[in-house]
Amino acid sequence: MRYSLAHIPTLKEAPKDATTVSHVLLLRAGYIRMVGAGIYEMLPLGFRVLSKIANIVRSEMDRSGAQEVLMPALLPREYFEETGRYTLYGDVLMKLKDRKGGEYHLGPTHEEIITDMVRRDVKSYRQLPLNLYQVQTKFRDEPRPRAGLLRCREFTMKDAYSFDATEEGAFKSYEAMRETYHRIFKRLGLDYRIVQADSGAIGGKTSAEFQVLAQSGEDAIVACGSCDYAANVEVAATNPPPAHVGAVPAMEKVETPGKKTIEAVSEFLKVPATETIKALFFRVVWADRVGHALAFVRGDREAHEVKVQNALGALEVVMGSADEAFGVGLFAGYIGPQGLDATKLEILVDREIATGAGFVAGANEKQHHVKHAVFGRDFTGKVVDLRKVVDGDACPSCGKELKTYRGIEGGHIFVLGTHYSSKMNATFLDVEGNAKPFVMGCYGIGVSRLVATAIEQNHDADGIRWPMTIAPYQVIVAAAGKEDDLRAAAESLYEGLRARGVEVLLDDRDERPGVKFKDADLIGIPLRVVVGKKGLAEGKVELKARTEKDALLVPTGDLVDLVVKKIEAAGVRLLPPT
RNA sequence: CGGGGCGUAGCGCAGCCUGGUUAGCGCACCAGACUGGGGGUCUGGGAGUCGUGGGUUCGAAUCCCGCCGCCCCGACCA
Repeated sequence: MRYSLAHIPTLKEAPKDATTVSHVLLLRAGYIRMVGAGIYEMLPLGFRVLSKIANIVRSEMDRSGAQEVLMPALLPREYFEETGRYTLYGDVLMKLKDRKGGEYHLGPTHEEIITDMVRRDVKSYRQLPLNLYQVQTKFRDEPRPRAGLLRCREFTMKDAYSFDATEEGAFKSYEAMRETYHRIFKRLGLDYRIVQADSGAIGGKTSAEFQVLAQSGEDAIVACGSCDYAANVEVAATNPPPAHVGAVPAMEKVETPGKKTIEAVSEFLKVPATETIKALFFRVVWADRVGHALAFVRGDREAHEVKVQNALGALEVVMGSADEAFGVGLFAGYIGPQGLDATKLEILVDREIATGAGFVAGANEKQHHVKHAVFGRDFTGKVVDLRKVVDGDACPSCGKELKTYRGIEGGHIFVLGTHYSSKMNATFLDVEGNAKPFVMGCYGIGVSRLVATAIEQNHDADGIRWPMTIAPYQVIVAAAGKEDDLRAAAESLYEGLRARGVEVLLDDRDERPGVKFKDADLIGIPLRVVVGKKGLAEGKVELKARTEKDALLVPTGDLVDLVVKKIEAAGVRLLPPT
């Protein structure tokens, strides 16, 4: 491509609404433009990168034996009604009506549609397993779109769905996808971790997230430096605490006037926070009712709400107010685990408390606490892991230190089981002739999100630094002057590279060299070839990698071969034009 | 949905508090000249429903009310 004919509208200044690195650079370097909140158009460079990522995903999916399909984005209401998700998704669905008043929505994901596709034509276990995928535009009315392509209301997603006859088969399909995702993320040149994750309300039993490490990530994850344990903090565990051995004095009530916080109580009673119990009061929404719960963690710990929610099997948990607590007979600041009525409240006890020695806790009486409260002896409750894992906690798998990171969810794989197939009556006949629901899995990759994610990981003060595999062009060739011989040499290198199948951008604009360098760095082309006066006189041209400080002087005749070698070394196979 | 901020040329901003000729600046854009290895200089030029609707006023970008849009934090989020 000739730069003079290309549409690459770079900006010196970033629009003020952009704050995230990738958002700023995508706008400045002329890859995308905003049309509305969470709605973007892909300019030529943006579309090239998006297509490259999509094609890497496609080639690995195909290699795994999956087949590409294309489902509609415009969906009649009935499909999501079949599984109850029309209401469950609620406002996230982009809803619309046709001229006859028929109700539709734009697809946020396609489990129902694919299940319908399969139930129509797949009747026998002999037709299984099956893995179908698509690369398609999804629509979700996010409560808060943000950070450019990182969280959009319209975005490109690769969604795959596997259908198996048995649970074991489904796990095999899941494992195959995990391997495929590894290959994909490696080819994309991203630094990622595969982490255990919460499956969400409908996820099913097994799931894993492919988290790309980045400061701007919305997700907190923990990973072990010594082994391959990694998890989203929503579900991350730490080594189980050792059980306390030895006698503990009898529980005793003490007066603690006005001491409502852990800090105040531990100072007043001269007891470290590690020997106190913190009470957390929640309002809980289950599928069939609403109620309250108390969660108890050690005074110096934080509980993670998702863990509380999962332990309760709830749809939603919200911290309750002091007034609300009083309504169920609790005194905020003096709440403890003993003497509670388990019929009115769900009681969760973190395992660290269940195995610990005696603790200071609220007495469930104004202005009083108790000392030496022991689980099993003085109080009871459902023992679960509630605590939020923090930097330095022990790895549950090897015991070494865990570290916390920010991550961007680039992919998520699930074993769904028969959740959708049984609701939608999607069955096949097994060897014995019995109708059985398909055992499903689903696998997503946020293709457009990965465009931004790659930039979050690959940039410097001057602009983007694309990995070779997804760069919009592999090389940019520029003459550092407008003399005829410089231009002619640049032209001939351009043609020589194109003949080998290299994707080249020829900066043939009548601009000063500085402008060309600035733009080349900003848009992030991995290799830059500059034809300069001095060099050309010696029969040499400059070759510089975007990630390196210095340029290499190369004999003009060797340039094409060297560039081809560098591109192929980066894992790209070049196909000369036919 | 709660909190905060913003809306003036393609982009970044000033002007608004204290209303008053033709609404300004930088970048970008067009023409010309000089220049030519890290966004160069000069001259001339084009480009604006001041988000939108209403109100106050002799007069509104500026004051008042409503609405819309956008960003950030939180809530939310397969």
